[in-house]
Amino acid sequence: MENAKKIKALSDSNRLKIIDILSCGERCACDILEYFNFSQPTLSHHMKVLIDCGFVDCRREGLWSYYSLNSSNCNKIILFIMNLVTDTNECICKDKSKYECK
Amino acid sequence: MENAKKIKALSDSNRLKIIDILSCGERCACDILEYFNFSQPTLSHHMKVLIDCGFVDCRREGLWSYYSLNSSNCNKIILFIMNLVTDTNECICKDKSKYECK
DNA sequence: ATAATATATAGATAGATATCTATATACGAG
DNA sequence: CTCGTATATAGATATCTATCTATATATTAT
Repeated sequence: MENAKKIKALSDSNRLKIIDILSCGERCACDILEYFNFSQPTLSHHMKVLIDCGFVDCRREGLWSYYSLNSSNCNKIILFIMNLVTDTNECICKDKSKYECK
Repeated sequence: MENAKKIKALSDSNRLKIIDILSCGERCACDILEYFNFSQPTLSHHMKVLIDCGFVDCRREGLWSYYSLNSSNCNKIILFIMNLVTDTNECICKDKSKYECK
């Protein structure tokens, strides 16, 4: 998935809060829901967004869905942004075929 | 401004490309525009979003607007995300008044 | 002053998304 | 098997946003 789309998953304050909660360890949906005022389907939607981006893993156990952070994938997007704001050889302006760097 | 809103500014692939370009140094609007297929007002819109979030600074010189990365503010949002995905004492679940951490 | 040029603003529109209610699915208990 | 419960999906809607065209603003050159 495109990095911009992954970052979009982080651009919602409720999802940031979910990540904050999961940073301390695995939680089931009903636990997470207690922190919020929105409905259960809305939480389900947000979890799906985070899972699709790879930031969160899900483990089903009976009736319960347990969610946990995928730290490796979280680190990857951080690394992507760090690289982006840094003057590196991978920068688009270093590609002379696209542009003559002034 | 809310961190989620700042991250939203980074959730557009065109704006990521602009940041990539600026990571190598200051550029004027017409230079940046050459990398894209969209119109000049659209670039102006994207620059405004990046400036409002503090990621980009603008310097006017005659007819030209020169844009540059504000590395400090870029680093701050990276630090915010790093902190978010890390199990720290600032985590919401450590606040016993809001929730009993199980 | 007038014309040309770089950038910004205004207003419109199509597509995306966060939320809701209603319903479906899947599992455990009795 | 049936009921209750946890979660997911479907469909609707209001809001947001990326883009466009048209126009305004601001500066330089003649």
